Amino acid sequence: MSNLTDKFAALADETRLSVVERLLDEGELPAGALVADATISGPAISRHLKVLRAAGLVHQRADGTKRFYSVRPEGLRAISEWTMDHRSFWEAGLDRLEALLAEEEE
Amino acid sequence: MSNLTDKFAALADETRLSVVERLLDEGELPAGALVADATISGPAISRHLKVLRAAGLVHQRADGTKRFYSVRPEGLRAISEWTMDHRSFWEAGLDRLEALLAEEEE
DNA sequence: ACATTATTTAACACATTTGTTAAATAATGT
DNA sequence: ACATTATTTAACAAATGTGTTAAATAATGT
Repeated sequence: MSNLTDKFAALADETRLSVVERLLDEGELPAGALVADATISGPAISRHLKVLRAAGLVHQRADGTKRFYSVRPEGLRAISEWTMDHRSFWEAGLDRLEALLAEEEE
Repeated sequence: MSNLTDKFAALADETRLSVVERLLDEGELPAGALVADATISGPAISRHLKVLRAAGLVHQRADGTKRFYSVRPEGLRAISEWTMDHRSFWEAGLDRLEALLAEEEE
């Protein structure tokens, strides 16, 4: 499904990271909606979406002439899993992570 | 401390990701040890280390003529926190993450 | 069939990244 | 002071990435 460095590379661009975050916040959106709010051209956004898709971070769904994009959970999970593999290193104790978990379990 | 896209960019290169993973596995290492196992030149590795440092992912410590590198927990944590901020999206239930936690709590 | 709307692909310019080798810097030992 | 060891900086070529505008493709409505 494309490798981890491809995913990091995809998120290494401010425009692409913004697109992903917007799709996470607002859910599925057509390319046009992303172009509308961007400062760069349609073709530029289109190519950024292609990079995100190649990295396995977003999914494309066609409906009429529109192309709806959404974040692929597996894509984000791959990154999360990498950090989790090394969690014992960056997390001194389990307290912090457990606190995060507890927060959302309410 | 440099932003998130810089960290993603730093990890978007296979050589740099390998360096980080090696430092995670083996702990602090001098630049020379990383050069020894690399297929590319010393200067190339040196510049990769500079990128990782600028991204806040590794720390450099001087001892004599040697420069020891190690992973900065805060650097990895920044990435982990980004995925955690969107955890509810990529993680259908909490089962999977809890399983991961349980694994290491033994 | 033709026009419209939505999006992508092509062609190109410019900037950034990544590798190389040679030279510079820095600390240590003789 | 000088040589040695460890690493970085400089200069440059080749590859990659990002933006632009113009043209191509695709689905839908008239």
